[in-house]
Amino acid sequence: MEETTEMQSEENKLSMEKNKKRRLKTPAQLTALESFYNDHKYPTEEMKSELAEELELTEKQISGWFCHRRLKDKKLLNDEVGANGRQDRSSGVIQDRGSGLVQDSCGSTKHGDYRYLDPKEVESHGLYNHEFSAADMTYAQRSHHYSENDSATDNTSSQSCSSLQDRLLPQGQDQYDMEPSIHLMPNGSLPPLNPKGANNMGYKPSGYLKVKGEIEHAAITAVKKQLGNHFQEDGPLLSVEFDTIPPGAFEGQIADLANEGYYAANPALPNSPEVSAVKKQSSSSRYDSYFTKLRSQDSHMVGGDFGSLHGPDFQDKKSHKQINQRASFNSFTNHLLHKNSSLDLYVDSTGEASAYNGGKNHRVGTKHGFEGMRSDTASYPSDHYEENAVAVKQIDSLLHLYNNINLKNVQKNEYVKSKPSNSIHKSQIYLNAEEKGLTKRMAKEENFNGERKLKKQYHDPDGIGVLSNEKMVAKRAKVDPFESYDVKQTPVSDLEPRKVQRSAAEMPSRFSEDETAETSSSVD
DNA sequence: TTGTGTTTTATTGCCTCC
DNA sequence: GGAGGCAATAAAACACAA
Repeated sequence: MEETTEMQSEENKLSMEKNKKRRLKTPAQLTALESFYNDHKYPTEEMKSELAEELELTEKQISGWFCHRRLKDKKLLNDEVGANGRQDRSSGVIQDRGSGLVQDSCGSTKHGDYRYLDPKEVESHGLYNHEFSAADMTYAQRSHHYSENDSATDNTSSQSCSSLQDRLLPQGQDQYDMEPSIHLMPNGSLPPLNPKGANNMGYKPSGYLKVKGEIEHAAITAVKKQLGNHFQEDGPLLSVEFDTIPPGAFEGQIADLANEGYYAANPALPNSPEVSAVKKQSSSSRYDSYFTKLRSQDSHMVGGDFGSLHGPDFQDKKSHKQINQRASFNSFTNHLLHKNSSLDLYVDSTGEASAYNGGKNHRVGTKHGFEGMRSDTASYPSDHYEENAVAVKQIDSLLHLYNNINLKNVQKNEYVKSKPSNSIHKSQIYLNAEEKGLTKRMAKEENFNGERKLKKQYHDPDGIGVLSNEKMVAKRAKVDPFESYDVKQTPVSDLEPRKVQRSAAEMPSRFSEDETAETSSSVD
């Protein structure tokens, strides 16, 4: 069976080279590529080779894909920057995006345009030590924007607010670290910009980060003005009314759900119970589970030899962290594979990490769990599928609440107890990348499998742009090409049915879209 | 069903860096 | 000079409205 598939894929490859006609990547291939792209926009030759082998593509195709993917990013970025640049000029307030703070990921910036984020500075300030690569930060930033667009059911005005917050977050910091500075002080003034999180992370923003922080003042002020009386500091966001929740209604569940969400989203969390449980046992590649997952996702991949990445060389290069990540990923995926509802996920997670979880990453966690769940339930009967959707929405709501309640407490502990992991960021990153990366075609194929019609909404990447020196990232990767290989949750499309796809050009910046009419007057 | 627009893939040429 | 990357371009695949 596998032999047959392998032969077919070989034939496929050959015919592909013979036949100049372009062939679409399979969903699994795209998924893998997207996920890989999230981690490595500039994969090394070795990585490409491995990818090519695993995805049954040629290295040329891999290279080409990455190249085009970068171009795509850049194009989308430029579109947005253009749109926002106009808006920014009109508002005269938010200038960070078109003022040079935002750079693309490709050629135009590779010759010294990264003026606002000196890699050396980043490194010297411990970002690398905290396992945030410049690329990670970039994508994390951008990914906020992806997710911002993904929910058409959400109220747009609140998104407008949050998206702006997201965009203005200093690089390398979680939005929840910045929450104190995002929230207005009781007197309506802006709180100090230096959040606890930054202190706890052991570095202070400087250079680009510093600039971003300064910009944030004006930006938030502007937003506040623009929002006017729609903004309720501690209440429902922006004209959205929520039913009040009975006191203590979800007291028990909330914590669990928060944990669950977090661990679902951050399988690599050092404090994760799953990690500690399996910490020592894994010695195989994180790719193992990753591609294994893919294998089940796409019949094209069934015959793939994913074990080829498990060679000694590869293994030798793995860090303990990676092993942990992989192990927890296995746990995560295994967990998912046996659950029909995310409500079952990690409900037994307790302890310090739960605090970390609940406050810091719950949203991401929830969404990530969402994604992961969908990944595994895509082929389930649709009733399960919808059950999951409802369940996850409930979780998300609960986690929202939980976060609001516990944010401050969490922030006191999170970085002290658990060093922020790259994978935490990547969880965010990946989530949105898969939203972005999955095409309608992929959704279609998923629909076929899941007997459910889904439409994908193309998520416009944020114009936040690449602030990192990609070449540096790539070179760093070259030194240890597999060092940052990261197991991802199997990329999947969104659980909720998507709206009609919109092109990047059609995707306006929330900020520009919402405030176009009022901005000038409010600022004036 | 068809036409149109968008997205994705492939190719080529040029540029920069080592 | 070679390798890697970007930009431009073409064309296939796809989505969607009429």
